[in-house]
Amino acid sequence: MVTIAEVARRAGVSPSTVSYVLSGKRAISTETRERVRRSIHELGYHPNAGARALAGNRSHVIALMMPLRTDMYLPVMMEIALAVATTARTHGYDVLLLTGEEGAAAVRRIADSASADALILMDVELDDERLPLLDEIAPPAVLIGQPADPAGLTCVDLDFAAAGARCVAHLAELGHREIALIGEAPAVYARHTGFAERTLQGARAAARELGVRMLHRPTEGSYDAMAAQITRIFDERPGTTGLVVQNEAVVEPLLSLLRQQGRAVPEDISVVAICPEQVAAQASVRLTSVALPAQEMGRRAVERVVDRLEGREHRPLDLLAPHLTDRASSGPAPV
Amino acid sequence: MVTIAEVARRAGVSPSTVSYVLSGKRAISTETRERVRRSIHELGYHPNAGARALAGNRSHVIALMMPLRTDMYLPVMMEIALAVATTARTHGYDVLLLTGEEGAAAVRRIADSASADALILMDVELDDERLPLLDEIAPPAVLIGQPADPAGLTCVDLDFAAAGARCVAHLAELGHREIALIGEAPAVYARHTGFAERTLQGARAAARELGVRMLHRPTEGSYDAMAAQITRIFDERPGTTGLVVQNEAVVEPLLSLLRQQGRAVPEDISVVAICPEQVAAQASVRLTSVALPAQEMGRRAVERVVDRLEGREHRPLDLLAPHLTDRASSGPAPV
DNA sequence: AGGGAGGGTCGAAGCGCTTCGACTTCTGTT
DNA sequence: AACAGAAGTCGAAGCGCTTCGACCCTCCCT
Repeated sequence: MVTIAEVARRAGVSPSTVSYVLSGKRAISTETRERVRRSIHELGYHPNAGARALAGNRSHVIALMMPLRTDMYLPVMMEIALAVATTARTHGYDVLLLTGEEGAAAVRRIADSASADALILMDVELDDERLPLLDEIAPPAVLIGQPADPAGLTCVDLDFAAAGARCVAHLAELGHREIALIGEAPAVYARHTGFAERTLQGARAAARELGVRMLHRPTEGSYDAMAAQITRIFDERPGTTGLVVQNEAVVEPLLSLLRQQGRAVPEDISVVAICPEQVAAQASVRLTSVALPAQEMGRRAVERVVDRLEGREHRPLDLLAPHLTDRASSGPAPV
Repeated sequence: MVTIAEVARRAGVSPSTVSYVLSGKRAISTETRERVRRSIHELGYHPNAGARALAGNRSHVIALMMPLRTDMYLPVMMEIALAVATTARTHGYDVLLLTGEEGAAAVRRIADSASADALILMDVELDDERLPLLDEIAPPAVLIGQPADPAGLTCVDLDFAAAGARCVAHLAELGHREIALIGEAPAVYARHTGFAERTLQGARAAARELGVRMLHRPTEGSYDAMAAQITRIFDERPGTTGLVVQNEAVVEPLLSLLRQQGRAVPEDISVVAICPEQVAAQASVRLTSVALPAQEMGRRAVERVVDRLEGREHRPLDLLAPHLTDRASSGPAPV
C-alpha cells in the first residue's frame, strides 16, 4: 500500500507538504507542487479513506437514503441515484446507498459514526419519520421532494403545481374544454403524497382560470383498473377530449385501450403525460409530456449539499420549472 | 461526539475492553459485557467509521459498481442494488454506489484508498475493461453476470440457458410445435451479451431435442419495431402458436398488438416471458414467465462477498435455477 | 502444595492522514 | 541597511479505534 510518506520521500519533501499539495490549503511553490504531483502519479497514490476521514474530520461521502416505500418509481429512483453518484464524484465525493428499511435509525447511525458528510433523502413523505432527526444531527441534509412543512429544510423538487397547470393550459390552448386527470393510485392521495396533491391543485386552478371542466380520477396501476376507469370517464363526460396522465404504469394500457375503442390519438382525444422523457418517447404513441427531470433533481441535490458543505449561500427551496415537450399525442380539439 | 473512551469510562472499564465487547474477539465476562452494552446503548454510541477503518484495516463497506452501459434495465438494476444494500446491512456492511462512468479507474481508486472491503460488479460485459484489474487489487470481487472467461472469478447469475430451455419445454409440453423467440435488440446480440446468447443457446437446444421449430427474432424495444416484427413472424410462419419474449420493453406492445389482430392469448397463441415477476404479474394479461430474480441475485452476491471476506469456502459460480410460474398467458396449442 | 492453563482485563503502540505552530527564506519597504 | 510580512516548508501532535503483549486471577491437575 502506498502511503503519503512514500510519496513525500520520492518527491524529497515532508508528508505535510504532500498533504498541502493535495488540499491546496497552503501555498506551495510551483516546482515543489509539480514534483509532488509527479510522485503521486508515478506511485498511483490514493489517500487512505479511513485515515483521511479520521484526521480531516470529513469522510468525503454523501449518504443517499432511499424512500421508506420502494414499491414504485424504481426507474426514476435509479436515475436520480445515478445522477447523484456521478455528480458527487465531480465534487470529490462518493455515495453511500442506504435503503429505507433501516428507517430513522440509519440517519442516527450515519451521523454518529461520521460515515457521511451530508445526507440526501429521496422521495420524502409528508410526515416523514426521519425529518425530526435532521435537526439533531451534525451533517446537513437535502431533501428530494417536499414534506408537509419544509421550514428550515433544504428541498429540491419539480414544481408539480406548475406542471399540472402547464398540462391543462396546453390542452386549453388547443381548444379542449372537457378534460380528465388520470392520477396515481387512490392510496397515494389518501396518504397526501406531496407531488400528487400539488399536481392536482395546480391543474384545478388552471382549469378554473381557463374555463375548462376537469375530472380527477385516481387510478390503480393495472390494465384492468385503467379499462374500468376509461369507461367511467366517457360515461360520465362523453364530451371529454383531453387527458392528463400522471401514472407511469397506466400509460401504455391507456393507449392500448383507446386504440381498441377506436378513439384516435390525437385526432379524437389528446393525451398529455407527466412522466420521464424516456417513457414518453418510447410509448406506442410519442407522448406530449412534462418531463420528470430525475437526473436534474439528483444533480441539484448534490449541488445544494456541496453548497452547504462549503459554507456557500443558497436558497432552501429549489423548485424546477416544468418543461412541456409537444409530441404526437396532443392536437386541436375535434369540432 | 461520543467516543469509545466515554463508553468505557461510564462502564468502568478500559477502551480496549469495549472494543472487545464490540468485536467479540476476546472473551469478556457476562457481567462486564452487559455493563458495556448498557453504556453503549445509553450513550447512543456508534464507532467512528474512519477510525475503525484505519485501525482495523477494514472499512465495513462493499462497493457496488454499476454497469458501464446504463441505457437499460434500470428497474432491474435498482432492485439488485436495493437487495445488495439491505443484505449488506444484515452483515454489518454499508454500500458505496459507483457509476460505470469512472470505468476501470474506479476499481483502482477504491482499492488503493481502501474505501471498500470488497467489490460487486453489476452486469459485467463479456470483455469488461474492469476485469483484468480485479487480479491486481486486494479487495475480493464478485460479479453479477458472467464474462466471456469466468475463470478465477466469482460470479452470480441466473442460469439463462436453462431459462431459455424451460420456456421452450413449457410450450412443447402444451403441444406447441412452432414457436418464436422475441429477443433483445439486435445490438445486444451483436456485442455478444452473455445472458442473451445463453438464453438463445438453451432455447435452441431444447427446441431441437423436443422437436419444436423455433424462430429467433431480435427486436428493438419500441412499439413500432414490435409491430413490424409480429407481422414478419406470422408471414414467415403462419403456424406459430407460441412466443417466448425476452425483452421487457416490448411485452405490453406485443400483447396490445395481439389483441388488435384478434389473436386471443392464450387460446390462439401462448406467450411466455423472461422478465421480473412484477412485469409479468402487472401486464395486461398475467404472463406465464420465468422470473428474473433481481433481489435474489443481489442477496447472493453479498453472501458470496461475505463468504470470501470471512475466509469461508464457496463455489465460484453461483447459477440460479430458473423458476417458471404458470399464469394466464399460456395454454394448450390450438388444434 | 506447586505449576500450568486459560479467562478476563488493561496499557500502549500504532493505523495514515491533517493541521498547527514554528522556522527559514525571500520580497518590498522605508 | 534594516525590517515587516509573505511565501514555502517541516516536525509533531493528534483524530478514535484495534490489537498485541502483559498481567493478574482462578481453577484444575499431578
